[in-house]
Amino acid sequence: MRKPFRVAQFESREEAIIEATNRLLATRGYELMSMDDIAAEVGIAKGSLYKHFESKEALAGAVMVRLLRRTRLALEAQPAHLDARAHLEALLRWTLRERLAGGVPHLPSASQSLRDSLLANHDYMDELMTLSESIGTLIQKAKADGGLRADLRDEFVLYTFYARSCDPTLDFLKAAGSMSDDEIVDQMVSACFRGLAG
Amino acid sequence: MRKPFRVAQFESREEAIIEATNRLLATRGYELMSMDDIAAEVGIAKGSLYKHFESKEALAGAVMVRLLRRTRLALEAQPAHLDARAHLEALLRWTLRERLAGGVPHLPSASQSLRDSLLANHDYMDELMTLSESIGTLIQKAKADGGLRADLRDEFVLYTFYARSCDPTLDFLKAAGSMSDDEIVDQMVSACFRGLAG
DNA sequence: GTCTATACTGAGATAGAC
DNA sequence: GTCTATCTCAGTATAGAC
Repeated sequence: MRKPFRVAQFESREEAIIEATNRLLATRGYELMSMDDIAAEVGIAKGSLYKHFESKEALAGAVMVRLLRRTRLALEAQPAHLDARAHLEALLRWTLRERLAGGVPHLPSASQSLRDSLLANHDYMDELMTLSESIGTLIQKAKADGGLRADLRDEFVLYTFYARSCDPTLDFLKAAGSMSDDEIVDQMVSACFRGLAG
Repeated sequence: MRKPFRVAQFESREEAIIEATNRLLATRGYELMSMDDIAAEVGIAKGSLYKHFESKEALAGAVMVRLLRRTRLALEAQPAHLDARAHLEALLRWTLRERLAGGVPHLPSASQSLRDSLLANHDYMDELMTLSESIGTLIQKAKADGGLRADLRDEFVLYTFYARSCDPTLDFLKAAGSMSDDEIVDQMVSACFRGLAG
């Protein structure tokens, strides 16, 4: 049975809200994005936002959940024949390309209250755990077959991986404008895995 | 001729304000630090802050100038016999240790208005240029003598270096608590120069 | 110059009509 | 459910007494 028209419309509006918030988070970041901005971007009244999401933090959480889900799907869609290290490299490439394309929300450290609300957000934490476990497994495999250095702690590698995904170097280079997108991605991935040393 | 007592007192209060702001920036970050917080930390009235600094942004700028100056002095104080690459490594170590000690302000991307005000702040830009030139020279030297990869662009290396100085990986690992400070610094420096790959 | 008190603004959230 | 209008509150900045 098809969804009633009314319900479908409600859901599509909700999707539009998330999409608009995603755009604003990607350009301005959390603090500089106001609920007024979102409402204007979607083309609805500010008060209506609160019928869909109970707070600005909840809205940002929904956007982050979507990002984590897309990341997980991107990982699952990778060719099965790759070895663990190649999976990690490809995932990092995917993330950096997404950022260069401009679609990734930008919550580097953001506010404390936002972090707290994310920690309390079950959907978010579930997605984060799932993704972290997948990546953690890849890290262990890659270490076992010599693709990654065994002397680095697993958690160090995991956090480093996340940090490279939101590395401001990409934004600086993009803003400077003297390197092509491909070159930026290549150098960042290369520097991450092979280092800066000669 | 000695400074008049009154002037000395004024300057020491100003130093106290900068010091307090530094602490607050290091713990809460720019957005979450209010002028009320600063006044309370120093133990003076909020209005009095504006006799010393014309705005919150100017105050943050003064703190950043002090940080850049200290960084430059740390670089200049390094033993002269080091080669270029060792200088870079030592500087990164110094920065990470400072952050672990808790004294470094934390303006990852911060607000747009703050960035604009920093760009318009001559003292800040001067210090930043001076430091960037010193580091740039080291990068070129290190490339020339084989200490750094020659296939990476100078600007890429410079930005990467700055990015590693405020890498959130350090905060994650510190918060997780499972690695000692020394181990955190060692792995971060090692990963920066030698990479993650096995 | 420092204090207390306050004006002004922006932004998150809510109320009530339709 | 959506709209308009409004509340509330925090935070920057300023005024005026001392």
